[in-house]
Amino acid sequence: MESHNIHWTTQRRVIYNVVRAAKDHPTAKDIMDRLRDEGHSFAYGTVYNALRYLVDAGLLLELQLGDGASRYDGRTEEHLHLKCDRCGRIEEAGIAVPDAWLTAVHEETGFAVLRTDIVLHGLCESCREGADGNPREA
Amino acid sequence: MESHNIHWTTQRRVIYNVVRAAKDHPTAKDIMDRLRDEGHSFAYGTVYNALRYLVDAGLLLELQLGDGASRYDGRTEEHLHLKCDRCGRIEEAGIAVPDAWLTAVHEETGFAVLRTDIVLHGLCESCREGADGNPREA
DNA sequence: TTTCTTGCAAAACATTTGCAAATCG
DNA sequence: CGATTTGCAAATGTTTTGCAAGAAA
Repeated sequence: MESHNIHWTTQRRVIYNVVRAAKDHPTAKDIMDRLRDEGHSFAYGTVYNALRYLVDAGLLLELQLGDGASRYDGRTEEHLHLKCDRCGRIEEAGIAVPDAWLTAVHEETGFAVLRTDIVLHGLCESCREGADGNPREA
Repeated sequence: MESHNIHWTTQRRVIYNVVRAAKDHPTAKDIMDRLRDEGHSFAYGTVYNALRYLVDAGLLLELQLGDGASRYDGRTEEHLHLKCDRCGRIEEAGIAVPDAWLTAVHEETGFAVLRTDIVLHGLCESCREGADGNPREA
C-alpha cells in the first residue's frame, strides 16, 4: 500500500468513500449520481480526475468489463471477477491465482507479473439453473 | 468453432483477414487504416458492425486493454495477454490456465466458467533489464 | 506564496443508429 | 423476391483538456 503520499482533497476523499461503499462496480456516471444523492455536486472533470488519481495511487481498481464505460472497484486486494454472459451480473471471488502458474508464466516468457486482471466469463448459478437452450447464444 | 452458419460478405471477409493477419492487436481505427492501405474504403459503421458480428460469431476476440479503444485479436484459442506497464507492449502466452483452479472456482462459487479473459500486468523482459528505480511508478 | 486542484465548457474520441440503396441467398 | 447488410452522416456516450479561480502545503 502507498496510502502515504496521497494528496487528499475533499473531492478525492468523498469520491473514494463512495466507491469504497459501493457494492457493485460503479461507472463514473453512477458515481456522479451517488454524489448528487449525498448532496455533492462535483464537476465531471473533477470526478474523472479524482478517479484517475486514486487508481494511479493504487487505492482503487479500474475495470473494463466490456460495456462502454470504465468501472471502479474499491477492493484492491487481488480478486477475480466472474461475469455472467446471460444476466450480465458481476461476482467477485477471492480465490487466489496459483503461484505455480504465475511462476510458469515467468519462466517461459521472462515477464515479471506484478498484478493480475482476470475476468472469467460463463454462467452464474441462478442463470445456470434457469438455463434452457444454448447458453452461448444468450 | 462455429465457422458454419457465418453469413460472409466481402466486407466481413476482408476485415476478418486483416485482423487475422495482424501481429498486434489493432483497434477499429488501425483496421480502417490497414483497409485503406489495401485499397478498400469501408464505412466506419460497417467496420464496427463487421467486427461485432465476427466477435459474436466467435471468430475474433475483443480485448479491452485499458487504452480507450477496443482491440481485436484473430487468435481465438485460449491464451493470456501480458501487458508491460512500462513500455505498454502486449505479449501473448499460450500457457494453459490450470484446470484445478477453474474447478475450484466452480466449486466455491457455483459459477460455470466458459471462457477466460486474463491480462497479467508487470514488466516485460527488456524493460526489466533496463529498469532502474521503482517500476511501479513508471 | 507557490503549487496543485477544481469547475466549467468545449473538444476529442469511440461507438451506435437510422434509413435509403445495394447485396446476398 | 425477401432478408440482411452497407454507406453515410448524424447522434450518443465517455473521457480529456484548457484556463481562470480556488484550495492546500
